[in-house]
Amino acid sequence: MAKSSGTRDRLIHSARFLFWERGFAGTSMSDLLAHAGVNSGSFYHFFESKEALLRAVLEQYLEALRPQVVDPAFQKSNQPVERIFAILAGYRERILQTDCQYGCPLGRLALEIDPENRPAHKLIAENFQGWIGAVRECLEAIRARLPKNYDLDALATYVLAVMEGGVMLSRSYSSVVPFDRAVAQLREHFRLLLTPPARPRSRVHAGRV
Amino acid sequence: MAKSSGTRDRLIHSARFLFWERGFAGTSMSDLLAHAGVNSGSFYHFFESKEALLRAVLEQYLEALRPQVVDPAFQKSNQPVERIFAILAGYRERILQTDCQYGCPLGRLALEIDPENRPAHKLIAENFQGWIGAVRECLEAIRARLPKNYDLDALATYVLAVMEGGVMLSRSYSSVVPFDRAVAQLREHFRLLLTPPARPRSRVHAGRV
DNA sequence: GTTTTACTTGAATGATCAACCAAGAAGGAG
DNA sequence: CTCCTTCTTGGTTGATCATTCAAGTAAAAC
Repeated sequence: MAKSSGTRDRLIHSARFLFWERGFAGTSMSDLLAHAGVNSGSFYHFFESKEALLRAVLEQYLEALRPQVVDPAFQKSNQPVERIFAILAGYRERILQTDCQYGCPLGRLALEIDPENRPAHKLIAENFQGWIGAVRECLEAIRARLPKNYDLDALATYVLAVMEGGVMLSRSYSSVVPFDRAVAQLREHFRLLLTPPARPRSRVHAGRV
Repeated sequence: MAKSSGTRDRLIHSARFLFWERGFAGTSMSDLLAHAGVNSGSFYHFFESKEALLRAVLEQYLEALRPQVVDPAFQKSNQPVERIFAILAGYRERILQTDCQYGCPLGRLALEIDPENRPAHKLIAENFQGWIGAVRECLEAIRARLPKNYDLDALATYVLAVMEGGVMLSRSYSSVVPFDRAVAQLREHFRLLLTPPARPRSRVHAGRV
């Protein structure tokens, strides 16, 4: 029903791109309508306001998180730690593809959108939570190599913070170096934190306490 | 000369606050003029445009970095590592003071300002570099406890990325928890990375390699 | 004491903004 | 065929945007 509207989909698709490139306030309705090839009247048939569109876009980001961000990364490796860093490598790709200018669309919106706009921030937080959840899955698979009762959510949140911070710095430095440095340090963190992988059949490196 | 203009100072002071609270595009000239109690004609006597004001504000942020961010934190402790975390504690304060809504003014501008605006991004990067430099100073003081030839700039950049990412997450979660988690993990990172402090006169814990 | 420079005043400008609306096209339901 | 719902068209609205300008004040410079 609401699904098969080509116009509505085109609007969301255009907004997804433009909000990422120029931000929410930086994207004017006329920019958006021109990009989507839609008249303003049609827009207001599907959305009650620009803010309603933002919510729809954030919902769409959430739907796209697994198929477009997590799954491709997970396909690159079966090893949990490598999967985490494959997600980060995906962001590195995007930094390079856009001349270090753009990064995570959520990070941008998280800082731009008025905190009074609770529905939008709730959706942004849900997106972040989805991301954290994916990383957490990887961490659960290596729980045995982590200190006992280690807070997996805290570590996954940390990974997200490092990624977002790295993306931000790379944007103003116009260089992928800060992102790479942040990721390299995160590698180091995992190296220090994890006991060596348990070899099947061997208990040689029993692990520190 | 250019210094003693009360009007100019008031404009920069207001802009510093408003850009932090509402962002650059989100701050209208009329907002700004009303907040500073200045007429538009006076504004354009001192600044050729809103963008020129942004540059002046970014220069002012840079001037304020040491006296307002770094020095107060350094006064809280003489221990290098504690000094780094005192800087982070300062950001935590600000998160709490603003109901988790606002954080680092630079982070916000870094993601908002059009990448084509090179002068602005150059100034933002200089601000970040100043911040990294302050952290680097602390790291130099504990160089002996770090692995040999460790890249201090990379580690300092990492600290900044963790801070910015933590601030961002706390904003959308409306909770200081993500920031605290990020900082706690960073603590863990330092704990794992550093050999125990050299006790004067004692070489007991010689340190791992 | 007159000229000059530095700054202020606030209305006006035209562009652009999000949003609205009356009119109509398209197509399925009855 | 007629009705009704769904969607499109594109011109229009009034608010707000950054910026400009001519006129004026005040104090330093000469």
